[in-house]
Order: sequence, then C-alpha cells, then structure tokens
Amino acid sequence: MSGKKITISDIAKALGISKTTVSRAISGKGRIGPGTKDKVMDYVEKNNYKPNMTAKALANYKYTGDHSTHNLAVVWPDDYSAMEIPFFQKLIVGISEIAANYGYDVMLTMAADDNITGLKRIIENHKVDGAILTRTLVNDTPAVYLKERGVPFVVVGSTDYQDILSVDNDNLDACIELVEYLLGKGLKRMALIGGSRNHIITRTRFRAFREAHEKLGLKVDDGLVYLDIDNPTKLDDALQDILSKKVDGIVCMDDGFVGEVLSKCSEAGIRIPEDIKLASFYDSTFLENTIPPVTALRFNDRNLGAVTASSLIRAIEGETVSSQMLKNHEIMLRKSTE
Amino acid sequence: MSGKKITISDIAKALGISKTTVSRAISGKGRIGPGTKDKVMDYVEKNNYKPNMTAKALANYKYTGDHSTHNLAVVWPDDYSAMEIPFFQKLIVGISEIAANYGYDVMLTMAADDNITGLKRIIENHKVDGAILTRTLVNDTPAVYLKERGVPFVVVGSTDYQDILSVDNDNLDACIELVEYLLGKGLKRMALIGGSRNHIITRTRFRAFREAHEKLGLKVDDGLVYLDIDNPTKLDDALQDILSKKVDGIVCMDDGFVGEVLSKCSEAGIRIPEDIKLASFYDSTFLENTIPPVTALRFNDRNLGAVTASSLIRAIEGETVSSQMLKNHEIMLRKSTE
DNA sequence: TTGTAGGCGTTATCAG
DNA sequence: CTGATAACGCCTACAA
Repeated sequence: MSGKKITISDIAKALGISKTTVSRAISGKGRIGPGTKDKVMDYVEKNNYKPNMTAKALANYKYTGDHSTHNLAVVWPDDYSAMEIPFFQKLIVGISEIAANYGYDVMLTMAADDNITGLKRIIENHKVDGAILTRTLVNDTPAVYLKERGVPFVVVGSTDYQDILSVDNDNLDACIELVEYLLGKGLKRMALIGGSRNHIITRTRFRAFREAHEKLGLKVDDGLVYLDIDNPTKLDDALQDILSKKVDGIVCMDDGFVGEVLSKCSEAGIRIPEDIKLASFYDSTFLENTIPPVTALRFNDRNLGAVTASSLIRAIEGETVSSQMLKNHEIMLRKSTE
Repeated sequence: MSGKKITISDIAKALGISKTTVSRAISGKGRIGPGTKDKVMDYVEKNNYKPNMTAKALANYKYTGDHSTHNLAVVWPDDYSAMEIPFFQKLIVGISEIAANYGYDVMLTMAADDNITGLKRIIENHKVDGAILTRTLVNDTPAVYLKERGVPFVVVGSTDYQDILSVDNDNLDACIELVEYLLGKGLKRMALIGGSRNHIITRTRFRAFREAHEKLGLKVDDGLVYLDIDNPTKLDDALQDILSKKVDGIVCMDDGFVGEVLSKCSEAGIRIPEDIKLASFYDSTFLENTIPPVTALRFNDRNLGAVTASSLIRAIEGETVSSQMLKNHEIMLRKSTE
C-alpha cells in the first residue's frame, strides 16, 4: 500500500523514455512501437498506476472545449410524503441502469420548491452534465433555475412551462379510462382524494376525473373532491366527511391513501365493494394484498426512468430530442370494484 | 446565454490587473486593496464568472496532495426485493441531509454481490472520497473491494469482517425483545419467515429468534423456520405449509411479507389475532392500516443514515471513528398480537 | 517511432 | 498591496 501517487513522468523517468511515449502507450492513441508499449503497460500493471482524472479532464478541455463530467443529477422532492412511495426509488433504478450503459453515473439531490441549494451547489460546481427532475410543479423553481443556467435537463411528468423537455406516462388517458370504467358500473357519487395542488400530477388526475364524467354527460360534485391532503390528520377529517355523505365510490390519487381508507371503512362497518367501490390512480404491490385487493392503475416506473435517462443523455450529447408521452399503463382490476 | 467560458485571465486582462490579484480577490486569501477587490467582484457578478473546479482541484492538489471530490457514494443492492421497501430511500434522505451540511454531495450506484462494475467505475475514476454500503452480506464483495483499494467506507448493518467501520441499529436486542414479548403471551409454535441467508440482517434476526426462545428455556422448531423466501411463489408455498401446521404465531422478518400473510389467512378463514398472532421485525406506515394493524419494530432509518454519513465524513477527514450500535428502536404494539 | 515544448485554469511563492 | 512565475498531471501539435 505505497501511498505514493505515481505519474506518467515517474514512469518515463524509470523507463528512460519520454512522457509523450508513456501517454501514447496508455491512451492507445498515436503510433507507438509494440515493444515500448509492452514495457510501459508492464510497469503500469506492476506499480498500479492510475491516471489522474482531474489533470486529464483539464488537458482534454483545452482541445475539445469539453468539460463533461459524465454525471447526471437526479432531483428528488424532499417532502415527507414522497419518502413513503416507491415511485422515486423505481425511477432511479431505471435511470441508473441506462446511465451505466452510456458510461454515466448518477448524483442524487433533494429539492423543495423553496429550497434548491443542494441542486445549485451541484450545478455551480460543475459536478453534472445535466439533470432529471422527478416531479413537476405548478410553480417549478428547480426547472426555472436550470433553464436560466442553460443546463440540459428533463422533467418526469407533464409541465405547463414551454420548451422544457419532458417524459411522462399517459396519466391523463389512464385515469380517464379507469374513471369511465367506474362510471360504467353505475356509480353516481364518487369521492376523490388527492395530494398537493402544486403538483402537476394532482391537476392532471383531477382533470381526468372531470373529463371522464363529462364524457358521460355527468357532473362532478365539488363537495366530494378532497385535495391538498398531505398529512394523516387531513386524511382522517376528509374520510369522516366522505363517509357521512353517502358516496358509492372512492378514488384515491395515490396508493398511500388506500390503507387508511380501508381501515376507516372497516371500522365504520362499511363493506368494500358491496357498499362502496374503491380504486387508486397508482398501484403498488401492497394493493394486491389488501383485503379486499384494490383496483389500480399500474405504470412501469422503471421503464419511465430508463426512457428519461436516455432522453437526457441524448440531449447532453447534442442530439435533438423531443418530449414523450409513454403508453405505459395497465388497469389492474381487483375485488374492490367488483 | 453567452456560451463563452470566462477565466480568471480574462478578468485580469479586462481590468488591467494580474491574474494573481484576481485570484486573491475571489478566494479572499492574501492581502488585497478593498477598491481592487470590489472592482473584481463587480466584474465577476456582471459577467457571471464561475471558477473552473477542475483546474482548481488540480492546483489544490499540488499544495495539499489532496485529491478530494466532496462526493460520497451510496451503494444500493440492486435486487428486486430491495426496491419495494422504503428503508433504502429513507436511509439516503438521512445521508443526504448530513452530507449537505458538510458540503458533500451524494452519488448513487447499484451493486450486486456478483456485479460491482458500477462501483468500480466510480472508485477508479476518483469520483468519490468514500462510500456507504447500505446492506451487509455474508460474502461481501463490495466491502472486500473497497478495503483492498484503501477507500474509506462505512457499512450500514453488522458484518463478520474485521476492521470494517459499521453503523447499525440494535437489531439483535430489538428482535429479542419482540420475540420475548410474544413468548410471554404464551405462544408455543411460532413460524418465522425471512429473506436471503446471505444478508447479515437475516442471520441476526434468526439468531435473535433463537436466543429469545433459549432465554425462556424453549426450543425453536426448525421445521417452522422459512428462510431464503425471495419471491412470491416461495412465499405462497411457505404459507401453505405454515397454515397446515397448526402454528399459533407468525413472525415476518420484513414488512413486505405481511400483506400476503394477511390475505392468505383471511382466505383460509384464519382470524388474527384470535387464531394466530402476527408480528414483523420491520415496521412501515402500511402496517398501521392493515386489518388488523400489525405489531412491528420501528427503527428510525433516517437517523441511521444521518449517523452513517457523519461517521464516513469524519473518517474521510482523518478523524478516528469507531463502529456504532444505535439504540434506535421502538416496539409498536398493535392489534395483531392482542 | 519517439521526443520537445507549450498550455488547460488555478493557486502559492517570492520578489517588488 | 500587487505582479511575474512556476507548478499540479496530462495531452497533442510539431519537430526530429
């Protein structure tokens, strides 16, 4: 474990040749005699030489003007509710896989709409070549910042901002499809439970809920729509309200709401699906094993991550890429809506 | 959006002063006239100058011999089962928070015991100063690799290897406590369901299960221990077997097993807790809302991540740190064991 | 095929 | 208080 860092000059000196020759032997670029090359490679092997990537990058910059790090930033929301759902985790696995294929590594950072210091540090220190925002916001501070800095980035989800590269599941269609299915079963008074209205996904889901009703000439009762439910207390209150209102169906925007709904119904002696049908706009393995299992929309998050990563990398490398909407959903019909 | 990268020499030329002076103004080191400094800072502001970190690092290396990146690697297991549980997600949030406090950023990479190419690339390209392994293995390829490369690292969880820095929850004590509680309720035939035996955590939990029995002069029936349950099929088989064997309790090593247990019991007309008590060695919000809610051990994973990160950073910065066992658990008694 | 020389952007030394 | 200069490790035109 000799702590001494060895450089190409050291090798050159030891072998009685010039730095240039050593550099050529190692990089494989330029003509070089086979004997010389072997000699160098031998020495490299024996003395465990590792090139100094910093110096390499600096020298390389001179010729190519390229300052790339081969790193991508993935930005996670840092609110508590996001930590409980596996979406972001699956997404990043998909991202990592593709990134690795292209020789990129992944940096992870948290950001809230009112605190993007972590992201700023990474960008300003040139630690990444581009970024992926894993949640779109109505008031999207991170996106605005990246755009203004001229950093390539892709958002996962839809956005109202112009000229922003995005990759999204076909959430709108998927949600409409599910709600239509429920309305088709004759449901008349469905409640809707969802999270922050500052998340684009919440708006999209709400819009789908409305549009499905409209398509069938029905109208949504706004008194049955519960948004901005972002903590257990609000959820409890909403549920109490809902159960007192004689609804015949409950749609949860996220799987995270479902457990509580089931347990409250059970306590209140309300049977699912006999008395109330229940469905979720987002599936997870957990919903397969609830009693009863709950109908939900399943998306392939890992695939979504993969597509996003490849879009970003292609954008970084100068290709022209455009936003995509993935046909990526499946309705998992389960007992809760039978 | 002037693509031109501006350097310290550009500033010097524009202002008719020397590079040295500009450097001093920006770094704040060395004596410099206040007027000059303001002039420079003004220009920096107006022309949006950002230092080239690569060059900075190289120059810095010359004097301090320090090659640090201010990045940490976090290594996730890349098997499918890990993706479903929020443990790793919570852990990394804790890690990120502390890292940010110390001015470090986080790189994420996946590794399996038989595939650590991602980790290798990050280490060999000097992209990080140290690493955190989020799962310990009996046959720990990543740990062996890092040790042999001389890279500072910390493992989350206990390990059999010597001289490895680790931070862990008091899993053994916690599990013993829970099992003792169950035995204290008079249970005589408890089944145990767990994951891969190559995970140290599985061994620890199994050991706790045994030791709790021994403390009360009881013996574990090996026929009721189901390990290496790493896919739905195996779980189904195990459960079928268990339910045919007249057990009076089931302990799941992880919350991921619980949903399936509950639904199988319900199908079979077995009541919990009346016929069989149920508990889990790992809690999650989901277990609060199952029917019935399930008794489980709750650990503060975010805190675990935070402690791990601070250990690693202190190790990187040359302090002597030692392995820690956190007193970090709480038994959440719920209806499933009443 | 190989060597010489100069430069990437920055910082610290040392002289003015 | 300020400026010229060398150096960090590597790479590539250009010369030999």
